[in-house]
Amino acid sequence: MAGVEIDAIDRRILAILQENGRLSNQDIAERINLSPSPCLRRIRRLEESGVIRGYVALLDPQRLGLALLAYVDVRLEKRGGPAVSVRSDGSTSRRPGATHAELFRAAVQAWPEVVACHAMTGDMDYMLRVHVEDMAHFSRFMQDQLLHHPSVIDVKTSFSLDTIKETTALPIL
Amino acid sequence: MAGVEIDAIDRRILAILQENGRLSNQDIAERINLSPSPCLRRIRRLEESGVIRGYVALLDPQRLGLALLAYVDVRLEKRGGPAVSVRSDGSTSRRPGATHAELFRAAVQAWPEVVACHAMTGDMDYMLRVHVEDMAHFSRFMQDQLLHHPSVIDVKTSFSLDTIKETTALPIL
DNA sequence: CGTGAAACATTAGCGGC
DNA sequence: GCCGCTAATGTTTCACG
Repeated sequence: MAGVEIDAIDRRILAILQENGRLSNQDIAERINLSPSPCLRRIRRLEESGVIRGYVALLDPQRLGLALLAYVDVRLEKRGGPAVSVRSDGSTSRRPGATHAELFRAAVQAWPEVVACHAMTGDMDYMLRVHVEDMAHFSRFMQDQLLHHPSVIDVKTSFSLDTIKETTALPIL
Repeated sequence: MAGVEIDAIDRRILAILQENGRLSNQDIAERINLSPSPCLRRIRRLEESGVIRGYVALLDPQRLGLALLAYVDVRLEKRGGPAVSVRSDGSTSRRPGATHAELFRAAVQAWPEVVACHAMTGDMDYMLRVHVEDMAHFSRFMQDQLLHHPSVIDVKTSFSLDTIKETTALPIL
């Protein structure tokens, strides 16, 4: 699972594919001076081993009306579970296996505006990357979703004024 | 340049392509109940208008030895230019058109560890997303590159403990 | 928008280093 | 083991109805 050997040729293939994921196997083979068959075998191996997680089209948020990009730091309640079950005798108990962190993570998966979420070091627990149309949309997201979530106790938002660099290409060479 | 009409069919094509950028035109046409030719024409229009910025392979940082992901907030010097030219008569002057911001942005483009950089609202000026192998690599990047840059006057780093969500797919439906 | 045919790409099998 | 050839299959692409 972890130990997949990646040699210099593999790295060159990866460097090419993470810049242009639609190049034909023939083109790639030509650029690395290899014939198509071993090149394809290497690509398939990299795909199956999970080094290549997938192929995607990158879209332009501006042209799709997503003019606002926000990074939101979130702090969660840590003690106890948010939803308590009430037993038939009237006593309450924490649902086992439903911590604040777990519920928050599940919510994050379900919010399409949130395109990334990391647990972070520092005084805030999570950082969210949020794509929305405009401030009205952002405001709705905050009121109805994020601040409405029972586990969230504090948030701190910064907006992107300008994107200086934005690449999915990892530094692998 | 901005006003490209995108109808419901275009959006469905985009939704498919931003999940799997290697689907054949035939497959996409089938999924949206269209024949291959008009489907391909729409895709080409979306590519040429810049709605589709490109196609890439996404790689797994862990399996490539990039175990550490950091977000670094940066504050820049704002008054004056960093490099002063000395005239032949011995007087000094700012190089015109070489502000701190411009030099910093150029440096960011040249650092492969920095995969994203935004100008941000708030008390810090820029936020960087940095992929490195380990803490030793990060330390070298900070000492030799970021803190060494003449325009940088303050930095604040947070590390990713866990990635809860990470998608390039924008919320377009 | 759909059809069809030419050009091109992918992929499996097999032999050689 | 890894490479490269060939041949069959599938895909893209364009002119035209």
